[in-house]
Amino acid sequence: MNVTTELHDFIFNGHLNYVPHLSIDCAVFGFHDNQLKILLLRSKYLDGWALPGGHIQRNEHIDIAAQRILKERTGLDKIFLKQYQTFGDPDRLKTQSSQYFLNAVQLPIPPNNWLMERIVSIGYYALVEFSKATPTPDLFTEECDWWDIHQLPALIFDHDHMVDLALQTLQAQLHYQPIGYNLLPDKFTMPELQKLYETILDKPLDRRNFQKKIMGLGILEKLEERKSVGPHKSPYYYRFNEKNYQEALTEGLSFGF
Amino acid sequence: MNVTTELHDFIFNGHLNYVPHLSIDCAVFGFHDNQLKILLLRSKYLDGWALPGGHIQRNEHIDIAAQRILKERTGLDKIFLKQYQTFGDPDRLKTQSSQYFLNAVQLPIPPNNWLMERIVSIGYYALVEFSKATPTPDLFTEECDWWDIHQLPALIFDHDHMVDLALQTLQAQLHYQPIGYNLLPDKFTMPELQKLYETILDKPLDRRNFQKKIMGLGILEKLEERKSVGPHKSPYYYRFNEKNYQEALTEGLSFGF
DNA sequence: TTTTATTGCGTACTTAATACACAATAATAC
DNA sequence: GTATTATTGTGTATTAAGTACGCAATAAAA
Repeated sequence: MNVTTELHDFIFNGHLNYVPHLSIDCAVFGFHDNQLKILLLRSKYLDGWALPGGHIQRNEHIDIAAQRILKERTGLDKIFLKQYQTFGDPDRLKTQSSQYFLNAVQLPIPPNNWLMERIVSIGYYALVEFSKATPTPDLFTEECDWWDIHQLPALIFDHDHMVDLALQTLQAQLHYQPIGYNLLPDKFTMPELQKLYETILDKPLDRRNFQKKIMGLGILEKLEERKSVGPHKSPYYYRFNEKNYQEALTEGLSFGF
Repeated sequence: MNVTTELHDFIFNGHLNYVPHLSIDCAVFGFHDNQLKILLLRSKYLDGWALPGGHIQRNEHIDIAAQRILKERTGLDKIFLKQYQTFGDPDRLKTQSSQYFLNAVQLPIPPNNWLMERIVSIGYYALVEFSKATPTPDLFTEECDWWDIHQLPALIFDHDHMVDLALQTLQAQLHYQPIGYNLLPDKFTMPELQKLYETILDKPLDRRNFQKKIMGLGILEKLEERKSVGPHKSPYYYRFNEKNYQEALTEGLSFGF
C-alpha cells in the first residue's frame, strides 16, 4: 500500500478501527551528550514538529495504546510511561496547522470527518534509554529525531504546552521516584547520573552530597570496574539493584534537592 | 418533560449534544463532623452508588464541563477542581452494572448506541465547603448524599478505584498545596484545621508542631475572636490570607508530615 | 471556688540538608 | 620515568528542618 492510499484509508476509514474524539500524545525523554532530549516528528502534512502520538484502537486499553504507539516510533518494548494530563480544550486543534493539513493532503475531507472533529488528547511522558531507541518515521512522517529540550523547533497545535507540562511533571516526579534507571545504560558512573539529575532539574548539585543522598536510597550498587575518561582518577561504574529499584518504584522515595 | 421522555432523549439523542466515548467523573470531598466525606449518587437505573459525573458538551472545555456538572450537583460555582487521572480500560463499563441498567430502563437500546460503546472517563477531584454545598439529585438520581470516606457503599463500575486514586492524590497534594482553604469555612480554629489534616492523612499530628509548621507558611492570619467550645481555654479563630494563599497555590509549598 | 479539658507558647533533642576540605589517581606531557 | 592536570572518593563541620515533650493559662461546668 502506498502513502496516498494509506492516508486515504486512515482519513476515511480510521474511525472504524480507532475511538473517535480521542488521541494520545507522548513526550519521550532521552539523555545524550549531557542534554535532555525529546523525540519529535515532522509530518508530511503538517507545518511543524509534533510529539509522537496516535489513536486508541476500539478495544484497547489507553496505556497499551501508548505503548504500541511508542514501540512503532522507537522500537522499544515495556517503556516507562506515565499519564500526566488530558488536554481538553475544544479549540486545541483549531490552529493554522489544521488549514495547512487540508491543503497538504489534497483530499475532499468533509467537516464531519472523524479527524476534523474535536479531539481530546491524553498526554503521557516516557523515559527511554537514548542509545537503545531507534527513531522510526512512519509513512506520513517526513523526519523523526531527537531535539534538545532547550532548543525546540516550532510545534503544531498545543504541543508546546504539552512539552512544558511533561517536563514540569518529570521534574516533580524526580523528587519521589528513582528515575535514572530508564534513561541511563545498564552501568554508568556517578558523574553521569549526577549530570542527568542536574539536566532535568536545570540546576547544579553538589557532587559529594549528591553521592551521599543517592547511595542512601539503597537502590544502587557499586561495581568493581572503573570507567577510563581522561587524565585523572577514574570513576567507578554503578548499576541499579533491580529488586530494590522495583520496591522504590512502588513505595516511593524522599529526595530533597 | 418527565423522567421517561428525558431519559429517552438522553439515551437516543445525547450524542448530538455530547462528545461520545468520553465522560467525566468527580470525587468531591467535604469535611464534616471530623470526617472526610465524599459525595455519591444512587441512580434510578443502576445497582450501586456512583461518583457525580456526566458528559462533555460538543464545544465545551473539559474543565468547564467538570465545573458545570458539579454546579448541578452542589449548587456551587468556581469549585476547586483538579484533573488527576484518565481511566481508559476498554472493559471498565462491562460489569453487572451495565446489565442492570438495560433491565432498569426498559428500552430497546441497540449495541451501537453511544452509551453502550466504550467510554474513557476523565477523573477530577474537588474540594468543597461541606456546609455550603447542597447535594442535589437530578431526574435520574434516586439519592444524592455525603458518605464517610471510610464507610463507602458498593460503587458501580470502576468508581471504587477512582475514589482510591483520588484520595491518594489528595494525600500527596497535601504536602505541596495549601488545601484547607477549600474545605473549611471562612474562619476556623487551629484544632479544626489540624483535624482536617489528620483526617486526610489518616494519622495523628502533634498539636504544637502542626501550629508552628502551618503558621510558618505565612498563609494564615490569627483573628482577635475566640471560639467557645467547652469547659476549657478557647481557641482563636484563624482565616486564610487571600493574597498569600493565592501565591502559595501557584508557587507551591513544602510541608513535611 | 474548684475541677476539668484544652489551648498557647516554649525548649530540648534528633535527623536531614548544605557547605566545604583534602588525599588519591589515571592519562598526558615532557 | 616523573611531573602535571583534572577529576574522583571520602570525610567532617555547620546549618536548617523535623520531632518530642513541658507547663502555665483559661473558659465553662460542677
